Amino acid sequence: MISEAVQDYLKTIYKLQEDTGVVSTSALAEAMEVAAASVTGMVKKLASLKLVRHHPYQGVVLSKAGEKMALEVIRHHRLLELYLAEALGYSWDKVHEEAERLEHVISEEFEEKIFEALGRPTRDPHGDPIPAKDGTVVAAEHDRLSDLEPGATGVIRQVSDSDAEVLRYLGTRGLVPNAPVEVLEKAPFNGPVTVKTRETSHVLGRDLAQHIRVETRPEDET
Amino acid sequence: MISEAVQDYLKTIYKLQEDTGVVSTSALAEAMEVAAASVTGMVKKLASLKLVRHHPYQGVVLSKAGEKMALEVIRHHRLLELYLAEALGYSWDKVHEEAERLEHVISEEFEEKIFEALGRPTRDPHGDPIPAKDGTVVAAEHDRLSDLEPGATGVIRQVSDSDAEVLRYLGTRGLVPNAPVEVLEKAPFNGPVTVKTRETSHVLGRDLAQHIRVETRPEDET
DNA sequence: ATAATTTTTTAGGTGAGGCTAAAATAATCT
DNA sequence: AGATTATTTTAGCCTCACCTAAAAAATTAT
Ligand SMILES: [Mn+2]
Ligand SMILES: [Mn+2]
Ligand SMILES: [Mn+2]
Ligand SMILES: [Mn+2]
Repeated sequence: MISEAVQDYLKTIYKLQEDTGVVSTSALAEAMEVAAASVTGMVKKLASLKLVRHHPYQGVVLSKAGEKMALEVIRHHRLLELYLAEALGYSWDKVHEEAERLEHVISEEFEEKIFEALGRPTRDPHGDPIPAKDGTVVAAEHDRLSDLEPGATGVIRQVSDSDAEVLRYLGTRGLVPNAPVEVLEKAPFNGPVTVKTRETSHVLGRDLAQHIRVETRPEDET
Repeated sequence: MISEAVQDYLKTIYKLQEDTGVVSTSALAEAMEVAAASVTGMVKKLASLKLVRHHPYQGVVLSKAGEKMALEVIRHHRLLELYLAEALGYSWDKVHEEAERLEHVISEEFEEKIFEALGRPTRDPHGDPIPAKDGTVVAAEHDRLSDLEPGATGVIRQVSDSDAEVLRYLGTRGLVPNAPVEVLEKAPFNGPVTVKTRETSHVLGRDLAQHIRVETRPEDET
């Protein structure tokens, strides 16, 4: 069986790969909160298991098999997040931490049961796509709110789930997936972005606005 | 933090202690499916953590703190079993295995949420009592069906959850907690027990009948 | 009461997944 | 280009939870 450590490495490599293509030892070490030397050791193991390709000093890339396993874990994680929110009434800033532990221990039957109970969903509470069983993922990369210009309108599609504080803040302000937004102002020198949602308007620091992804030409709106 | 291994040892010691009082190294080794030497090692660790008292060559007994932790894990396990059965439609022969892994990773919040969702239950699907948060457990030891004499009537209260095969067999026959039973015959020389439930009667081997616990003077019946 | 047997502990090892410190390699600056 | 700095790998250790084989203690049989 594949250990939890291996699962976490694969998941993390997958996510880093989305941004940067090839993943460096130091990036992986930082994301895993582990010493760089430990990463080198694990990367060798992953390579010997044919889960990654490793070119020493150059970084690491998931193999087909590694990507499949990564997606499997991510599927568990996101289904769990949604289940915790929908079925157990978790607030959206707490689901991540709980899912982080559960994702490694649920059976395929459990996965299947919650998938059906949720009506075969495709998005987690933060708007991230839930990989399908066959390894398909909807790509759909949207613009960061921080990159939009005044006048732009659209619908929030994703909110980064990495920081619980941020989620709590945005949640109370209604800045959640499927909320419509309009950019009113964007102050220069990395200044705040002013956005209007249904009724109220909000002034968000540029860092915060980076966490929000907006679909500017909404095809459908919920 | 307390490791999963420690949690499993405490849980197992608790269960063995229910039958035998003090728990021997070999009994623990067999239950944990581990070499006796490994048990000695872990027992020393548990003793140093003040979770058990160990008199070398004499066996081991849970301390107050150890018992509290054991009950905590058992509470998780039984709440999970019930939740899997009630909320996710698991069959009662599969809940044990899944709960065995989940019990170690759920948070107190998760525990609380499923406890409330289930209506603050006191019994798991096999009829075993769910320890309360404060460490209270309903004792209620009932007679084994194999020990009853012909003519005895009562209500099934517990079915041993150790063997999935047994559970499947009993389940299809309606021999589940809260089913009324009457002992019709008991063949000598460890022969089978014939029991009548609502309509049908069943002939059960003595070994099988041992797995079923019956309350002979039912106070209330569901 | 001794001897034989069983149970438990000790001694020494293994593999996973971490760590720090030092060496090797790559990238950047002057 | 050569020196400096940053990144990555190697070397050597550690802890946890397991293992087998041997020694020690307790129990049971003669
Ligand atoms: Mn799965
Ligand atoms: Mn998420
Ligand atoms: Mn608990
Ligand atoms: Mn049970």
